[in-house]
Amino acid sequence: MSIKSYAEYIPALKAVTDETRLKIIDMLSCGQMCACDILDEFSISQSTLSYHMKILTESSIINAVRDGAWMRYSLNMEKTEEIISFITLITTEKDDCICKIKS
Amino acid sequence: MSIKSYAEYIPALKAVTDETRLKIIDMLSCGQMCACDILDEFSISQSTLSYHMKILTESSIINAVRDGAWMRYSLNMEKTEEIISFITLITTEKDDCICKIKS
DNA sequence: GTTGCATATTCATAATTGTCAATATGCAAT
DNA sequence: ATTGCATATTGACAATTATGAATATGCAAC
Repeated sequence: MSIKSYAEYIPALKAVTDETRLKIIDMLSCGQMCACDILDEFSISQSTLSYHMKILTESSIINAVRDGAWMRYSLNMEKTEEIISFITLITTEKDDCICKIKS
Repeated sequence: MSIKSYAEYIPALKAVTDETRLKIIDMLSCGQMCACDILDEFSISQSTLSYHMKILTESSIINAVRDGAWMRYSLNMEKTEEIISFITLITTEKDDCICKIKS
């Protein structure tokens, strides 16, 4: 398998380059949480948290479902596994490796 | 095992949020290359490549050794494995998970 | 020591990112 | 329909990032 496109992984990779978002991902690794409970763990403003949740949901790393007034956030394991597979792939020697293809 | 610090992984994670750098990592997955050979694969300026190589080496994702006038770049597998382990860890349920610890 | 090539650094600039205050929207209970 | 709480959006701003041109440095051959 070769890489079709590096670009498609950029949003998800960018999503994990912020300390707050990494902690949020870690917090969601055991199950779902609502925004207000996540906010309790940080000393950031509500709008800042909302911004981070948007980055995480738009990159499909976390799922968001509305439950009345609350939002319930959970990890999208398929996506996180996809990121891990991608990093594993590009850092591993491959039969059809990009470095073996004459350009 | 719990996370000591999310921050220490940020530089390496930021290093993989650029299409050019992802391709460079992929190119190095089969072995070492010098900057000029890497540059041949892109249509970017030499200074821009040098900037990207600096991001990659300073985050320890790639190793750089001088060989006469050339620089020989290679993947630091320990570091890439560390990144993969970290992402795996934060996205996996743990006994001492951050979400189970009352703050 | 000068020339030529490989790579790094500096500088300026445009684009992107993270943050908060203020405001808006969505929903449920009354 | 109003009030209250949960969350999202907007606007402004500071900080960071990616880029190339120009310049500097390192190294080897002559």
